[in-house]
Amino acid sequence: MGDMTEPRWLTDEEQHVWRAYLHATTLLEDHLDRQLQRDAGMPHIYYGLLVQLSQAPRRRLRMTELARSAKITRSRLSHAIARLEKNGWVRRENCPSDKRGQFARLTDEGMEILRQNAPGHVAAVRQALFDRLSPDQVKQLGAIMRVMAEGLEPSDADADLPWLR
Amino acid sequence: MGDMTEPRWLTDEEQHVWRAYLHATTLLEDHLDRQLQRDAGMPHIYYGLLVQLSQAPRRRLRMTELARSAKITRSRLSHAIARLEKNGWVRRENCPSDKRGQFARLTDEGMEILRQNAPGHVAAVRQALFDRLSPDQVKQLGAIMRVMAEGLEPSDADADLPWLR
DNA sequence: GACTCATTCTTGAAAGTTGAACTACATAGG
DNA sequence: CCTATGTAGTTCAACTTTCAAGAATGAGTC
Repeated sequence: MGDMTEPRWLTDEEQHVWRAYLHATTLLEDHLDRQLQRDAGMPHIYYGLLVQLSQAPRRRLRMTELARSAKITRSRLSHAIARLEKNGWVRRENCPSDKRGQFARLTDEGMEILRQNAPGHVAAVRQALFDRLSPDQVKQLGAIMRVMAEGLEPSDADADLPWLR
Repeated sequence: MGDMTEPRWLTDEEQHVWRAYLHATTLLEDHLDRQLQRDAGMPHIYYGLLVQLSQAPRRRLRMTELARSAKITRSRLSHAIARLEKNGWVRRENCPSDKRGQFARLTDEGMEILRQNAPGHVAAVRQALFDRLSPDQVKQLGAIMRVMAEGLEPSDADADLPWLR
């Protein structure tokens, strides 16, 4: 079972790429967080929740569904929605078909906040990313990110591999 | 001054790439956080601090320097070092040449933790990233990340553009 | 139906993060 | 010197995230 062999360290090139990755991704995340905190009064992840809701049918989603698509825990979502509800941007609604369930619904006020901030946010993403990459690089980035996600996606296969959890 | 024109929205392809980016990067960050929290008892960023210290001369760095190279605020670093100090992995030392200054120094215990966890961490990074990408893709990723960082780097030029802050 | 087990969502406390205020020391100009 | 201003690091309060329960409902089995 145990692997006694020397671990395969990263090559020089891999180390450089890894550092560049960490550097760039944290800078971008910080940049977007600050931009949205300043302009919209919420962090990037909260903004993402509103976006998801805005694109859902009837502007609402079940809590679990929203958590899954935003890749956060249900607990974290509960707190986040509570905060957004205080802001008046989201409202909770009971699910008639499952009494345990709750919908989070985007309010008109929430929609308005989104309208006001979408241009600035898109501009920030453009300026940081798409306006700086060549068309080829955009394609490459897409391909690379898809490969990464495949390897990390919580797949159904994991259900058969409980020891990996 | 104000730009009254319609904002340039993202194309379909750009949207897909952006989503893939957010998806993949959050999955990877979560994955590494969990791996290190489980194996080493600290989040990824804290581990990164120990790594930086381990590579510095005399295994120590000034607080500001460490904060800068880890891309976090000095405030956050103060808290983080306080926690790592409690664990016995880092020790604070006064700076003789500047009485305001503090060094954070990696202790032997901290170095040992690093030794124990480096193989597992490298394996996780490999498995998630480098073992899944072609050599070309690794190069492409490096180039893309460097371009991103350039655009976000807090450059000296910003000092002349206070209105951008 | 009653029992068991899974699922949905919430809660509360601990831990972590942020931004601003604050202390202490350093540096430059008169 | 002395004053003004800048820098290093910490601290506080507000906020966010995590982790471990916990309450309520659903679903399968006998």
